Amino acid sequence: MIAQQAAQVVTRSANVLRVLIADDHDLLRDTLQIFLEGEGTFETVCVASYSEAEALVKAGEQFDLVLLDYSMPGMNALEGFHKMRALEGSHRVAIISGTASRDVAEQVLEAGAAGFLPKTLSAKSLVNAVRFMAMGEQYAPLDFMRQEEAAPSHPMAERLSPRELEVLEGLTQGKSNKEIARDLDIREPTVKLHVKTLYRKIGASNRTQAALLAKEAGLF
Amino acid sequence: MIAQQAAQVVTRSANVLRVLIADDHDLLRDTLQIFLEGEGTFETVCVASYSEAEALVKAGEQFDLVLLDYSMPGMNALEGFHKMRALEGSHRVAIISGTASRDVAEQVLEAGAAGFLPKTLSAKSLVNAVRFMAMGEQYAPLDFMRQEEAAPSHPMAERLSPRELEVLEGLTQGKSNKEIARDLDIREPTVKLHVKTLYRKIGASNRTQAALLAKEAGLF
DNA sequence: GTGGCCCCTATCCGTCCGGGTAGGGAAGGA
DNA sequence: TCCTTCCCTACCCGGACGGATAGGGGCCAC
Repeated sequence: MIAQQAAQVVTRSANVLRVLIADDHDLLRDTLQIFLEGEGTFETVCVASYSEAEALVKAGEQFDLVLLDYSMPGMNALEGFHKMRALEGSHRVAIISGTASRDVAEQVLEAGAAGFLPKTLSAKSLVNAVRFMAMGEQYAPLDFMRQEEAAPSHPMAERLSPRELEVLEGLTQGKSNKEIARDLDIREPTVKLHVKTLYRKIGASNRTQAALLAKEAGLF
Repeated sequence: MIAQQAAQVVTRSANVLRVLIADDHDLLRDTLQIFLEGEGTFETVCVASYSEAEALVKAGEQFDLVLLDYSMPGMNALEGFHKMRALEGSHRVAIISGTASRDVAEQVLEAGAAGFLPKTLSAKSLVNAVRFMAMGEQYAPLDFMRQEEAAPSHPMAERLSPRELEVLEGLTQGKSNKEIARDLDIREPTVKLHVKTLYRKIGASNRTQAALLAKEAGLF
């Protein structure tokens, strides 16, 4: 199968897949490099920060796949992803992360990423995914994408009505009742009511505690 | 060299070092297992959550070293670490983390951990560190421990006076000015002053924003 | 000593917040 | 149909908060 494909692309200068790995975790770089190069069809280049990755691409290096860590120096969450996508020479960009949520995964996939890789993947799955993406496909682990959909985020969120959740989101942004009312296009007394009732539901006694509890629960 | 050591400890029931690896990142477990078992002197047991690790230890399994991920299901930051330390059979516990700060590292080392491993380590260093710790030594990467000492935690914290920091800590716990005043044994007007000035310094316009900013900065 | 910084206390004022109570309208299940 | 639930609006009140202003005392550097 692979041999056939290789034969088909024999006109290319090289039939190896070039992968740029940008991650500040030495361990992950080492592992990926060892496994990928062990396959024989990969050539890997490793850097430890976003700026180094950007410099390589700007210098005209060609890669079949660019792997960016969600949390490494210079990355700023998805800012680095979008900057990299905007560069000339970089075609396919994937995000790898040890902490990011399904939400982030969906964002990057919608933005046209080559894929999203949580670090909970096994080495084998990871190598397969990289090959898959380098071949031009879009990848994300199905179980990861499903996981938080079935169990809707947090038990706390289940007890809140949709409106209360919207209000709680405002609280987690440090907004006043008046601001929240304006954003949701409702009157301030209504906001105050939602605020009050959600305090009872989540066990907070003021807006700061509510915001912290929501953040701790991973909401917003 | 290794053969000599093996000969010297021939009186032990087994001359291999048993390591329990608890991490929800399959990749890390795979890698560590492969590298360690490749050494020939290690026997590794892998689980993906704190509860599984605890169950094994409670079941009487003996390990020369228990590696706990700082952020995995059931771990709750350092809560799992302390629980594991309190168990009977577990002698040496080390923390491994991809995100934790030097502060956390110091905490666990002071609490008597076998070591602290950031995931920025290379595979080689990691294996060496594990062997070092399994032999009874205490390990932490010196460059990691030094790094944030030069840049003390966060630029935000530097701009705040000691008292303001204490007040800010109260804010991050959702306390009222009155409560903070009682805790610090000062009058409430004083608290209000500190609150006001620290708003200006960190760019907050109310206590909730201040608390969130402090949390985002990794303070407290 | 003088000036500067930090910490403490204090008062005033306008606003916001937290809690209670009351009621109307829309949607969905018994 | 009634009943429940959710969402909306409104009023009250006491207390907390945010902002400004005005001091005094300790400490250190110049």
